Amino acid sequence: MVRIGEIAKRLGVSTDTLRYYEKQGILTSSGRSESGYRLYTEQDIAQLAFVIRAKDVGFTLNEIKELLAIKVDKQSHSCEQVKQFTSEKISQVERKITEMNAILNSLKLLHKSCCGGDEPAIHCSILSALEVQNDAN
Amino acid sequence: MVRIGEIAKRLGVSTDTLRYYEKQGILTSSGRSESGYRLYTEQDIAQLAFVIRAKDVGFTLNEIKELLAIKVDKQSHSCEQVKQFTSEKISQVERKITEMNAILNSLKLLHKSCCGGDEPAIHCSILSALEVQNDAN
DNA sequence: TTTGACTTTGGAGTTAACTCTAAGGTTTAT
DNA sequence: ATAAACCTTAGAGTTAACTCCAAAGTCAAA
Repeated sequence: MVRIGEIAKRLGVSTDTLRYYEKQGILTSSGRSESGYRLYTEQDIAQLAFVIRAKDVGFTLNEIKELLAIKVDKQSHSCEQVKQFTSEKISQVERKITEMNAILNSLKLLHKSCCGGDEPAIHCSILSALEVQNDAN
Repeated sequence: MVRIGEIAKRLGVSTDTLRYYEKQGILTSSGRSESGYRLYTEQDIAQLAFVIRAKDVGFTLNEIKELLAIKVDKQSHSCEQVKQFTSEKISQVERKITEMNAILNSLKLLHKSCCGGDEPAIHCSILSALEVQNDAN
């Protein structure tokens, strides 16, 4: 059980951010010390790592909250609902990866064809790199 | 040359957003009509498509501006600088793709092992799916 | 035992990226 | 020729996700 400053430092976020995440229901500390200090477990740290990773790749906190909320408690979610929801998220992530790769290709093309090649530096902008890509279709 | 409403509709953004992008130097219309209406070319549309894609995968408008600004005009940027900058962006995108794939794996594991399999629904949350992944390391 | 580094809360302030409003000019369809 | 659907600007308002602040309690080291 570590205190808020420790987990913040380990994962490179501010203590303010952690308290904010608690308010938003994204990450609640596992307990409190006698004096009221928040105490976090390794589990909490794993969860925070997931949150940060998901945020990095463009999920909003609300989407992350939905991901974290996936649980099958008979009352609220059926297995079918969970399957359905994760399927949707999987396609969404796959779509993002495709888009990422498109951007990566543009950048690589730019990096390769711009400056220093045999041909003159015609393709020295993302835009002309994009044009070349379009031409290739 | 199409007007602002047309390009907005085609790419699914609002006209307000387009005017905002112009203010921010992200996308300026290629010209104006007699009466002062913004007029956009197919080029502009391609550029907007790039902007939207980059935004979707988590680039900020400022980062996108930097990407769009890559140009080798002798005064301002040397070829070396451009190469350097694009290299950095390439690693950044590659890192993001790696993180995306990690998230994708969590989701797939969750989808596969949760509910409906032979084993009971133990892994019915992202968090337990993450734990399994960690165990696998 | 007191200094300094940590923590608490509530609430205000900030930034990016829109989004909306008002007051007006332009174009197109009837 | 006039209504409906478009466009203009300037500027105010909104939302998400922090970030900062004040006033106070806690804890470890010198």
